[in-house]
Amino acid sequence: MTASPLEPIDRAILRELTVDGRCSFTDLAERVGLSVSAVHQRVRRLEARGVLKGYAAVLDGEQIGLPLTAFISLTPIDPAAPDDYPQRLEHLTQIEACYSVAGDASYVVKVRVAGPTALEELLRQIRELAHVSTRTTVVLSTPYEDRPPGL
Amino acid sequence: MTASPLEPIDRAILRELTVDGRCSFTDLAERVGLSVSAVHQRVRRLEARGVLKGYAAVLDGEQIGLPLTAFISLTPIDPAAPDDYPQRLEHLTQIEACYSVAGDASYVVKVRVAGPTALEELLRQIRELAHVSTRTTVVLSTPYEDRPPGL
DNA sequence: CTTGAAAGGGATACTCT
DNA sequence: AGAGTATCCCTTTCAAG
Repeated sequence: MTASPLEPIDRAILRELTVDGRCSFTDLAERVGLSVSAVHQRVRRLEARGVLKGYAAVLDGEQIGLPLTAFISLTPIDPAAPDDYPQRLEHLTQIEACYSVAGDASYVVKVRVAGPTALEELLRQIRELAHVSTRTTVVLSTPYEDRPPGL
Repeated sequence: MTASPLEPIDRAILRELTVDGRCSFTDLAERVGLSVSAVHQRVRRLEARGVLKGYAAVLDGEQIGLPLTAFISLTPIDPAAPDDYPQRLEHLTQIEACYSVAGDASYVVKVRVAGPTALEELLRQIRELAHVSTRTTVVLSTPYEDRPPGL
């Protein structure tokens, strides 16, 4: 299901937009060496194809009052239970991402909370909502994150 | 070091920009119920304070030819070695994020590669560059990711 | 913080190559 | 496809309330 490989110019466009998502079409055109219209066309096509899924502001977790990040591995208590954990947990806004994984656990979720107390409460909610046991890895610091994929 | 708590309007602005990072100031002003100038001022202030660290395009990993995502836990082989793993691995573009963690491992990195062969080669590089043993958790699917923090 | 205005630049559509 | 052009809208700054 991996779609047609990307052209070099499209890759250049995506690289620029990953670094600066608010870059103007004029600047973008200059950086990739195309006219404004051509870049405009290509960006719209990339958006339509779903390669470019959107644009997001990058926030500083510490400065928005959510300084504690953690990864929580979820292991089902009842192996026969239906596999609907993502939906069961979706409404918990502290959960930033949910991954289905191969390994000891079934899922790994990335969470962001205000502190240890909030983490404890969140763990209680997750266990109750999803009937899972949890293993939590607390993040001490983040040397880097959200780097542009190797385009 | 958690800075002054955010005002409701600032939180609203950040919420909108997390969902649509290319939203125009005109639209933003409408959505948060402020004048364009006022929104402009607030966004610049949030950027200056470092709350708003930037804007990034959100790409579809599968469609850019990097369908395999994994988390790799790094455990030092020599406990006395200097703690400079992030720098040693920084140039590996397959590494999207690096977290210093509390737990069995010292670091967890999130990687994105073209397939199993590329993952094997990357693991070899990581072990050699950082003198660590690795434990890899392959991501099978991603129900959701990059959700707006609970603002 | 709001309004209003004004200059400059960007976005978008259209046409031509 | 890419380039050029014209129009309209947005961004950005300013002054004043």
